[in-house]
Amino acid sequence: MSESEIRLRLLQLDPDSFTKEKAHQKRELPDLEVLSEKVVMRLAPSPSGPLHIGHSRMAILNDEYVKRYGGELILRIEDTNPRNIDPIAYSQIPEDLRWLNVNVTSIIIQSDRMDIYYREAEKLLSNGHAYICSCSPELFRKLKLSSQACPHRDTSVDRNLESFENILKDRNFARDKTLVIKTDLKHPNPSVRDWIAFRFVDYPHPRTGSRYWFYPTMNFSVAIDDHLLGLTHVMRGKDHLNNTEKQRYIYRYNKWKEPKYYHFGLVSIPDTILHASEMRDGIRSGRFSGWDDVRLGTLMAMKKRGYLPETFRRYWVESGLRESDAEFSWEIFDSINRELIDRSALRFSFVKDPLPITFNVPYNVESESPYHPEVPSLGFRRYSFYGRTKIYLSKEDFLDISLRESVRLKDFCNLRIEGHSFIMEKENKPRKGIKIINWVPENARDYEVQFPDGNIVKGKIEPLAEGYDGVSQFERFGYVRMYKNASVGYFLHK
RNA sequence: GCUCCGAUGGUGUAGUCCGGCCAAGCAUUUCGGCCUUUCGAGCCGACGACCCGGGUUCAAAUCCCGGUCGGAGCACCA
Repeated sequence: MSESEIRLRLLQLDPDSFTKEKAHQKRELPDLEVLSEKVVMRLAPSPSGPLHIGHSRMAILNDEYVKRYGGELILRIEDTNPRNIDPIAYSQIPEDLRWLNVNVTSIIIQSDRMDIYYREAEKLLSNGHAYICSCSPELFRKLKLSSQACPHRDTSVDRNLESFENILKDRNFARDKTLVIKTDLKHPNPSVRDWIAFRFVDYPHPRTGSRYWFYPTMNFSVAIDDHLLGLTHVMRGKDHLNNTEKQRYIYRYNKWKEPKYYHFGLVSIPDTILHASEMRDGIRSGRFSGWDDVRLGTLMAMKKRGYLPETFRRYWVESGLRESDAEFSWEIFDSINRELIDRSALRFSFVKDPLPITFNVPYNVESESPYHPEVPSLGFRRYSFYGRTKIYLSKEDFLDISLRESVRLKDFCNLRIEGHSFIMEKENKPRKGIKIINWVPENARDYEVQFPDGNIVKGKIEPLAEGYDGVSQFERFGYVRMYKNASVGYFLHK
């Protein structure tokens, strides 16, 4: 029995057995090593701006696991560097996560927790695991690179505690001070040797103003919070590999139980603007219209273009947790989105760079195109013609038809070219093999499509598209997110 | 340079831990064909990969050694 025979046979037995879910044989993430009943995981973005595609990965991966095992997903906003904060992030990040259907169970903001960090720092000082240093950055780095102790490394516990107290009391005293975690001066990786846990920052914080001036570095606050919040699993990019090693010292000194760490490979996202600083500068200078400018890689922009949150989820789940680096594939991402969006995308005719043509329609003809070829219940776009008729074709099609004997205006009629004029053919059926092109009627309205690369395509769209709000498929053009009563739409993908 | 990761078709991945069922699966892209009044969807088919060299073994994508290539980190950023 051949395969097709088998298939046929099965189909007779169980018609549902093949209907299916084409591909998505559910690619699943591997199981975690579950240390306890419930998991506690976290998302730890820095509030330098709204979330972008890159962030969506860690958000979704963590979310997937919390959904699988049950537990908590903490959003921890890491704002311990006042110089690198855009206040919009405090409200936009939770908003972006909601849109992604990431189920955050609690929100923590590190700038609320300064006293906790100070308390933990004091503990480490008391135990001799840290010291206050006043070396210049240059000197400190130099000593470190040559595995030498800085002169402050052996300061007594009491003196360290006293300095620390003064640092917190006296802004000026703090100015040249850092708090350093003792590790191993012989550690093969210089960055892991005695690392800086607090530094002086003389810059107003959007939330706490000038109340603090001695801020923990990421490695310190992360280690403290990961423990205090009870994290069971930490999942992040492998650019944090070294940080994990540094943070482990804090765990070790406090005899805390470590979470399970996972580091996935880096994904480079081509043709996309993702750096907060570049986006912010561009917005400020007027080059971009805002954080949701479709040229940017923010979730806000992608939402505006018509991407679905489900697309992100499927894409990242499919990518998995591999440690090897990879390149983000817009091709695959778009194909997932296309599949999800197609059913609900109404079809419209749009002609780019429109050129008018006129011809005579000798008897009444009504063109009739489905709003969606697979959902006939949505009805048809109908236009009637009789007599002298003017329509628009795209410049591209217009040039192309001069090479042909005749063309088919989609769902309307066949046109024959004779000399410089167009004649509607008597026989109004699509001939096999005939080139089918799009057109819009004379009263089509002007419409622009903005592409993510910044290009703007001008054209005309059929009148029945008026008022549509959602993703449309412009026939033979691509998917476009239209907004009600707007004369500009955003190109989604082919 | 030092430290740490990684390496499966154009792209994204499965398989690698516990060697044989892998002459390597899936998706996407590309190219054919069918269907269709869209260059969309659907269906059928084709092209296309285990980084290199040694070793262990009856047997290696899978284990070991060496090399090559790629990435990350080496900040008082996160």
